[in-house]
Amino acid sequence: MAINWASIEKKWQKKWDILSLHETNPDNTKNKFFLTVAYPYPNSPQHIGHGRTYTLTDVYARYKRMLGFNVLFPMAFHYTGTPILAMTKRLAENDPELISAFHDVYKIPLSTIKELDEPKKIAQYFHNEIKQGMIEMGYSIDWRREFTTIDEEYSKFIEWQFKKLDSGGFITRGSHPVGWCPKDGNPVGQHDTLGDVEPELGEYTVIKFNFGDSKLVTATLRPETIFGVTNIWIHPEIEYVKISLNNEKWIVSRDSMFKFEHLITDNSSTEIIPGNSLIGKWTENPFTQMKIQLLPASFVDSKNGTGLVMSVPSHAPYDYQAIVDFTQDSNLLSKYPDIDTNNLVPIDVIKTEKYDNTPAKQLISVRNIKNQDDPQLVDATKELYTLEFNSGKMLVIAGDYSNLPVKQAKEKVKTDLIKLGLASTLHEILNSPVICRCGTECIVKMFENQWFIDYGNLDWKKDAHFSINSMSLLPPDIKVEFHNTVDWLHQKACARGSGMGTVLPWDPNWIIESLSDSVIYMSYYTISRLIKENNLNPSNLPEEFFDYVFLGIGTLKSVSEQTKIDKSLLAEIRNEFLYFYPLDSRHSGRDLVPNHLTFFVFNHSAIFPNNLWPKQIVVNGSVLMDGKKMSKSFGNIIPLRQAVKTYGADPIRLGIMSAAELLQDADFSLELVKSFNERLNRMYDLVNEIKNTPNYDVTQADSIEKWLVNRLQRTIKVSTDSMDKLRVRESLHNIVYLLDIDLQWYNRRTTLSINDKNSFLKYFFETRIKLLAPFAPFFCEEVWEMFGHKDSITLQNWPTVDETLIDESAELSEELIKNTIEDINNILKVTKIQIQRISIYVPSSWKWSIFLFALKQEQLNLKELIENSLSNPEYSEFKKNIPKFCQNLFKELSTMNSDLKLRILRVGLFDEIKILKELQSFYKTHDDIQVDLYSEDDSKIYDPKNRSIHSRPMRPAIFLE
RNA sequence: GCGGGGGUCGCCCAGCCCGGUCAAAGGCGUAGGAUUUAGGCUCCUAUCUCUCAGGAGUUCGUGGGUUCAAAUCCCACCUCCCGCACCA
Repeated sequence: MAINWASIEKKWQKKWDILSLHETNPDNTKNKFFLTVAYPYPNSPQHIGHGRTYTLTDVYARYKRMLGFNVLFPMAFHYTGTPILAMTKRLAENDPELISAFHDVYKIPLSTIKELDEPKKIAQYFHNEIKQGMIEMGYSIDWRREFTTIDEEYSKFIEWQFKKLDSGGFITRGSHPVGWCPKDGNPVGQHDTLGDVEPELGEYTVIKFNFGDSKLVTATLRPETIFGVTNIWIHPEIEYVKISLNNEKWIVSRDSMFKFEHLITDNSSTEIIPGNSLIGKWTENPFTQMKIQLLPASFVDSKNGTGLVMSVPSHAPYDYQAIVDFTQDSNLLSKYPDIDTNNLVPIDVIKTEKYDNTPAKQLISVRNIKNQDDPQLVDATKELYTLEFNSGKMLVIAGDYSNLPVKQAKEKVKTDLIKLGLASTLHEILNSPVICRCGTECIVKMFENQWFIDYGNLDWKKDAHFSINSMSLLPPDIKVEFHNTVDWLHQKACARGSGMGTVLPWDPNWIIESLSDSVIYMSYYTISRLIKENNLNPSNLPEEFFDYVFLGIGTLKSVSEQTKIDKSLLAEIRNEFLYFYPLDSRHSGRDLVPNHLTFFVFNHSAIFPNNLWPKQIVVNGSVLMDGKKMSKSFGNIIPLRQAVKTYGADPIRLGIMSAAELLQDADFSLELVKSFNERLNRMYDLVNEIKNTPNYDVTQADSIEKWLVNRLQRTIKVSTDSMDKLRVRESLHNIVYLLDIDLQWYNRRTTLSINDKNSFLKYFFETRIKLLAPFAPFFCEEVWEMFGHKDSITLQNWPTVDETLIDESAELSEELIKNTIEDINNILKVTKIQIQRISIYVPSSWKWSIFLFALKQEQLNLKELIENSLSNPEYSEFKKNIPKFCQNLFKELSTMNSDLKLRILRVGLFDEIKILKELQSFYKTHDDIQVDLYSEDDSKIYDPKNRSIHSRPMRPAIFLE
């Protein structure tokens, strides 16, 4: 009968709850194990992908619990941030895309959606949803410690954190460019834009060309090419403006004027100039003083840069093509008779190995570009830019900069131009237009007086490196990524103008941003229970409280007075923190390595003494759905709760855990979940059959039972080793698949009566179920109970290897039998004969003697082996067989695994006939085939084809008829 | 560009650190058989090529190298994926 997952899940959720099995308090008689996983941001329900990290953490928690640790696994919810704000707005505006996601994908009733009109309500809705999902998945969480990051008490904690960072000198202030929505007045990230476009910021160098009383202002990404300027491009059909700023008058396109608005000093003097009227006029290169003219070009984009372009035909395909277009157009030439085309010869500035001169020209001819409106010019420009940037060198014409690599020359020319007052910088969105979700086009804004956490601090980096080196990282390969991250991290903006969260304690205009208020909260779990249970409120939680509890600063008496918290309670809080901290294991997906997890290391080293720094970080890969990335647009998101309803929590847990090793992306498939469901069902049926049998005395195990007990011991050993490294896939593989294969073999081989067999299987499954318990807790609890146990399997000890049960000869015997069957099958395959009779010949004792002797040799020498054996008087009557045997033996041993060699040596000579006798019943019952066994030197041997001579130890000779 | 990770027998995925039990585990798929009224489930067998007795040959992105021996070590190359933030 199929397992009713829903009822089993309900039943055990309730039992765990009643027994408070997952609620953990300090207990000095036990070693503690404190592990946490990155708390969720509640802006959507959980899907299978989220399930991986949480399930892994829960599996680990359950494993550690069975090892006897006092395990604390808490959970909280991260309300801090802006995406929920944006969602609220979109809902208010009835954004059809979002409504559809809420209704069709998340299955939220429309009436409920209507009520979600505040950020906090959305967060609470999904918070609840996610929490329910976690309970349904069987996560063994101590919910008493739950909190959200906008709880007032938590905010006091974050205030304390920031004061600590500030007093430690880790907070700085400065300016930096950000993508910005002028309407919302907020920085924009990828999730704030239409189509989830990440704004790419680039820095233009704005070069000023003297033009009467004003400056023509061009924007370029390649200031180093200033030596090659031959002209300036103007779009004849757009409007330019003359604006006043900082004692200068700039000429820029009207469409780009807004970029300089904050610099404009005198609005009244803004003057409009038609592009056409500028063409043909003269200016000069401010750096080289070369006289150049203003030419018309249609590729000039009034919105890009300043709407004026300095023309470097040698290195810019657009410029080269525009010159060709102009000089070949007689209409234009006659329209602008003042333009001197002799002035437009390309000037090479940069050399590369690929091109000797005028690379732009060559690229254009290769690509067969016909005019300046050809879209291929974009690629050509990019190609040349990348090539010259990475491998170009400045030519002699660049004067002081000649021979410099372009990378360096670019920076140097730029800073020199700025120093000389000939240029300034302009930040711009390169992949424009980027549109904010509100519909406004985003711009770049210099964010002034931003607060930063200074991860660039070198002393701090040193501590972070040290911390990483002294902790355990799973898998170990991830360590290098942490060190790299520590190295390149620099100042990180830590506050924003809007969003939910904690107000920056010394500057109420700012709200602490989400990657900064989530770095030491693991410590808060240790005290949140007592804060909640004793109704402590923010007024009880001044700085002194946290100083005392976390750092031991102050005396119980003084702090108790300051906080109005009873001394004994205060001591209890301090004690609980000290009991659970440091954190034993931190879990998250690998996407958080370059940010959250590294920040977490940094902040611990800044705030806590080093005996309280984290001891381990575990990182797992993400989840693919049938090979594809999960995303709303692919429509392949499976909400976790829905999946639990359909397939059951345990099959899903097994499916996620067995799909891939820790760091690999897991390819999740419902097929896999279904197949686990079937396996568990089969096991369930079997347990039903065997549950009432008497206990089996394992010390009496014989033959194949002994072998299976061996296999079980082996499985305990490997799966324990794997669990310690959190190689859960490997662990499950052994517990589920490989053990199943052994079980199938056992079923074919056992000769026990059905009752005895069932009793043996009961013994076997009681252990196996324990191994499976961390992965499939509901199922294992149920089965454990079916076996008649009154207590929860959660409280059982993880199985350990019992050396007394290991019998290597049983293992070898089975190997001999399997090898022999395999050989027989091989022969059958090749000869395709129908057999009625099998004759098997085991080697005579002299072969065993030589075999064992050879095994003992560290360096086996064939010649010596043969000579040695020939000279041994005991073997004299077999002389003619010795060389051939030794040759084969030598070949076999040279590739034999050393473990197997040792095992054979430990067991020594054994009775092959006795073991192979089992084949008689094996073939009799299955195929009604007669099996005869002979020793090679048996006097009554039946051996018409003289096969017996080929027999070797562990490799009997065979004759089939 | 910088940093990280991959490319294994139809598919997924182990093995690689520490070279030899590797024609390479396991799952899925496929084929045949057993069971079944039938189907499903389950069990057995097969699943690179050749093979006249348990054998041989060619394979682990490509090309070199080291070694008695390479999927595994070294070098070069091709190719795919991810991160590079102020955002969860």
